[in-house]
Amino acid sequence: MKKLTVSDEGELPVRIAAVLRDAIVEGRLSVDQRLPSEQDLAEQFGVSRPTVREALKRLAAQSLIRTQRGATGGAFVNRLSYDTAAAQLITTSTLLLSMNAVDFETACEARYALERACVPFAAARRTPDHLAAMRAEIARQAEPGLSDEAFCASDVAFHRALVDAAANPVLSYQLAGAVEAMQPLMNMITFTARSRERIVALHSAIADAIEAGDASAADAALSALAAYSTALGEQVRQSRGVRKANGNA
Amino acid sequence: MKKLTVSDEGELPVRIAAVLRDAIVEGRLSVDQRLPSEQDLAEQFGVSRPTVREALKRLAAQSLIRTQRGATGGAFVNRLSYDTAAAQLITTSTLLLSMNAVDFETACEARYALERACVPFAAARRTPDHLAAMRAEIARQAEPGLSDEAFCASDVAFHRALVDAAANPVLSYQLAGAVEAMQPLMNMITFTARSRERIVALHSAIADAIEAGDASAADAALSALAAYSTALGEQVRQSRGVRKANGNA
DNA sequence: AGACATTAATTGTTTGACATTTCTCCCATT
DNA sequence: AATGGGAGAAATGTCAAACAATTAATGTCT
Repeated sequence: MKKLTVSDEGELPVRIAAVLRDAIVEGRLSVDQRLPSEQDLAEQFGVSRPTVREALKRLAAQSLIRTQRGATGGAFVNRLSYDTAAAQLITTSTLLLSMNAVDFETACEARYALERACVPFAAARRTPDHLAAMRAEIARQAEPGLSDEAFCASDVAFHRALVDAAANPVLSYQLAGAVEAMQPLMNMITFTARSRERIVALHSAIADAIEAGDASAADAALSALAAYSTALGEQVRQSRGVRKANGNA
Repeated sequence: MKKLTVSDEGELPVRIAAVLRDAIVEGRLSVDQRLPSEQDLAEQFGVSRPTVREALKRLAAQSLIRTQRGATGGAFVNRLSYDTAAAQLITTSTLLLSMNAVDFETACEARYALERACVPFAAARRTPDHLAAMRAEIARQAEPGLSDEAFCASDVAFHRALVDAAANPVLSYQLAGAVEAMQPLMNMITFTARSRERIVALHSAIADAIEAGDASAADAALSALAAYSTALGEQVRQSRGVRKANGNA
């Protein structure tokens, strides 16, 4: 029984988790490979089973491993899928924006800058499926009785379809965080200043340009949408400022 | 003592962690607020203390909370900083790329597309500090005896400086993942095909254009660097393919 | 008033036990 | 002989109780 040694800083489970994570990242533990049982790990690291369990739970929280009960159960190295990685990215980004008081302008600038980076590829590679997805969301956004929540969700879906049209999974993964995390901020804008016709028109212009393979036209339309969003944000900010100035502060 | 109820799917610590995470995300628990003690949480949820501990460790693994020992200790809601969020994003992105056999071309395309999105802002807003950082890395890359590892690390630092020059923390956060996660892939290229003079020259061209505030020139230089990287990747891929064809299959 | 020991509160860690799940293998029945 | 079911084994999930380590507040002595 080899006794694994860990650095002597910090808490035990953190250090053990770091050892195992490094083993995974550096490829010494490959996908779907089974880790030793909790009992074995406890003996190898010279700690108790709950301590090992905490380390494993840390890894499980990051989707690096999964556990199965039963005779052939245990902890297995997870293949990190784009979906789970994107989901984690979205929650992290959302929290980051909400807890750091990021102003709307900064977030909006970042989002549209990243999205514009996808446009040339989308114009070149879009498939009928992507176009259909974009058109469907545009049609939905034009429905009269649509709730604000549904409109914003459809807005997100439209932009994700645009990003997916670039047919680059790494771009889609990165952009998912930027687009989804901004939904709360965008909701705030859309709920306050109604502006659906204009947005739908710009969305249509983008879809048309993408369908025509005209990257520069799509870029222009997206830039116009960015400018419009920024202006709306500014408008809301000013009205808020006025309200606050008139308020009890 | 109110008894909190959780949904009846999945394992206990996962559900408890979800309840607490929602409370944090939805703002019912604010930054630096102290959570009830493990004992209290155990009673409120009607489970044992180790079960609560596992739930807390899941949250700690995501940097949502931190724990302190001692009399006034406990679990506190963390303010998610850009740095910790970026660190998480980097590890996730690195794993995602390494475990999903993303080809170099796709990753390279995504990286340079995102980076180009930052260039106009960098050209407009760069400060002397940003320029000095970029120049320092270029000088380092031109040192004769520099190891491959150090050269690649400096390459990453240069590109991060370029991104930071855009002066948008959200962009910097997003790009950190894309740039850092690609370092292993880029290392593979640089270690194989030596090409430092060319890279240094392109870096200098980028820095010059950024200093001059010339966004289109910087964009052109960055595009040239992207094309050169892609070509190198293709070259390495072909030599690998030949070697594999000549090898033992 | 200040330095120092005490104490209380809280998390960190261990030990031991039992519950639950799931596969494997053997045996009995058809 | 083939198939079905049940016992057993192995692993994780959960609980209980205790002790160790750490930290801040408190009280006491000089």
